[in-house]
Amino acid sequence: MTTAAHRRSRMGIRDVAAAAGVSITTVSDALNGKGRLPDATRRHVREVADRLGYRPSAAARTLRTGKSGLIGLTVTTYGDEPFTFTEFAYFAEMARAATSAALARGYALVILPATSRHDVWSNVALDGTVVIDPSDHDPVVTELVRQGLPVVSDGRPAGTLPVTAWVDNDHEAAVLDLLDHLAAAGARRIGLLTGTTTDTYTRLSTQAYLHWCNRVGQDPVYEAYPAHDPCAGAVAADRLLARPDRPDAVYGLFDPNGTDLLAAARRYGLRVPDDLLLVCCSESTVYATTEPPITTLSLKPRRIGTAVVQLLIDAIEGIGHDHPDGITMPTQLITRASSRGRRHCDA
Amino acid sequence: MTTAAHRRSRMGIRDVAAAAGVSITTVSDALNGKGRLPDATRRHVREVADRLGYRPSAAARTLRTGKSGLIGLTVTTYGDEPFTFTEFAYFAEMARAATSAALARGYALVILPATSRHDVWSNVALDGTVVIDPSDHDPVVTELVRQGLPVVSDGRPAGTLPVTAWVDNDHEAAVLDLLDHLAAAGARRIGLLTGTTTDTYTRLSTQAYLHWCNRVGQDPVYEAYPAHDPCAGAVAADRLLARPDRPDAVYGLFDPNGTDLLAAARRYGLRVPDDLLLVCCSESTVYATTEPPITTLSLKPRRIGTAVVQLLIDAIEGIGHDHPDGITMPTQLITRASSRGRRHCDA
DNA sequence: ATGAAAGCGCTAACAG
DNA sequence: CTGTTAGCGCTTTCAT
Repeated sequence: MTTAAHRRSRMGIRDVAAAAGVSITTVSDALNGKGRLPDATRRHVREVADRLGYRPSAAARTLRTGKSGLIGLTVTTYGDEPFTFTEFAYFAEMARAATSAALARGYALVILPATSRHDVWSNVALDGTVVIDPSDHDPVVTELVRQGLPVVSDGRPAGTLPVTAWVDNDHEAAVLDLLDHLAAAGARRIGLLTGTTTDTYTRLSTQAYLHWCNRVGQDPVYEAYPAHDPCAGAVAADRLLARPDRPDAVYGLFDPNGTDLLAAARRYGLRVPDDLLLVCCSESTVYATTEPPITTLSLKPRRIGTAVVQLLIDAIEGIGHDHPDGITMPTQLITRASSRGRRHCDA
Repeated sequence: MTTAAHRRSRMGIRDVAAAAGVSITTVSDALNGKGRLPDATRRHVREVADRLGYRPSAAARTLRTGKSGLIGLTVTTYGDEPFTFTEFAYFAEMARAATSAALARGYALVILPATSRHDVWSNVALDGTVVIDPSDHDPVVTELVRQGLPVVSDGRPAGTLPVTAWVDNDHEAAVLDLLDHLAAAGARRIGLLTGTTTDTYTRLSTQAYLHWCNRVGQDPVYEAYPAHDPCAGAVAADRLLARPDRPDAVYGLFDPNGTDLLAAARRYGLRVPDDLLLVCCSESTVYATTEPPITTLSLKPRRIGTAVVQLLIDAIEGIGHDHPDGITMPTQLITRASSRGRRHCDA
């Protein structure tokens, strides 16, 4: 009666125990590498389990141990679709690094759009969650924290959002640095292509631009558009170059801005970099082969993804940290022809 | 003693039952919408559960019901990282659509690189799996099928891989159509930029090209390179245009080929489309704003992602199908300036 | 219309 | 060194 697995659905731990002539505890210990049994027993049990094609039930283990090995990856949504269009390359890189990092520590990632119906959220047993760019009073984060789950955000949490930790770039420093770079290349009036959204990235970057303008005594010249709409970006780029106070250098905050600005420049007969210096924030490699190649600011999403996951898993496993709660990662300016000053002439 | 939840970790179903003055069965039924209790009871229980902030345990439910609501999304890997570089845009779009579709039916996606350590695979309770471009005798697929899980692949399975169903484009038709398009635009000798890998997409596309050449009596002109290496693509593009039998039109099978070919054309002083017609297979929008804009073949990854998930969930839920086991989705040729013939002159 | 009780398959105390 | 036992928190018969 103990091994009633007559013709039951799947091979269970009891079947293995029976076949190996040991107790289920021994099977469990042998398979989980608990150090209390002699190698002979362990090998034997493992072999039997293998032969039987036994796979432990993840559900049962999760229920018993309270750990699922699952990490949520919450992505912002605009409209119905998960992920925003303009963040493709960034998101893909970040998610890829996060997936690797999680995997290396035995966890897997579950993609969960922030707007998910609530029942989907509670239908999956999560050990913790990575949140990308949470909004000010993000209900998802609040709920997760209430459940006692660790939450680490990619991007400083706005307001008083109670995340466990966060990872972000030093956006102010990056923008200031980049503007200095453009000025050094001969820019006299630098324009900005920015977003109408209020996320931290857009806000901090724009603020940094305004500070810089203020510091060097330049009038700000910028156009803002809804960043999730790719068409709006092309229009805004055009608008920026059509202004009477047309800038002689432009920084675009979003990935597609480079090609949009290049196209707009062509329409107005502006040569890059001779008449117009160009930089945009992007992770895309297309800018290495445009004509001319365009200087980009990389946010290094791989590092961010890795760091976020490490922080989260550390929190899950109760590993303490010296960092207070947020860490800042460097950005990288990849200088190409579009921002080389008039006196430079190398490719 | 029945409601021993003195100061226990989380609100359980028993706590709700106690607080509502009913049995746990009633709570379960009320929350899951079983139709056997009067509305009054149901409302009352729901309200109490809400007030207590009760969240059912996904792990327990999964153990009991055998369904986790989790679908694996297996991505091919080159090297250590999940996803291949050249497939970014395709993968991102496809994954996004798959995520939406799954969500709409109450499922979530788990990202699982095909090379995962085995223990990660068996640590997560999956109801089924989507596999992207499985290789010939993919061990992961074999194992999953052995476990009795439904597996649907994006891309025809090579060999005799026993997937439950598959979704794919009609690559042969797409390539033939595209080559006809180029010929109609005035191409006399069409070249191909292809891959050295043996996946179905590359194989079928290349075959179709060879067939077409054979049919129209053109000598094949192609260069193959390892598609996962972005640098190799640029080199191969250059090689193709450097040949003595230089083609006057080129089709590139991989996403970055368009910019690479454009750059190579510039190096050789070839004007596009006047001296060289260009088409590449890509989901990227950058080709709408390059100079000139480049014609692309879209594989419509959204549709594929959606279809794959629908098929999988249907299989999970035991919904029968008329389709035998594979379905073919159309592609779309997005015609732009790079492939407009000499006699056309609109933008 | 509701409740009691039996597990789902595993891990972790606790005995031997 | 190994086995017995008690649950993890639900859903689901079956009984009332």
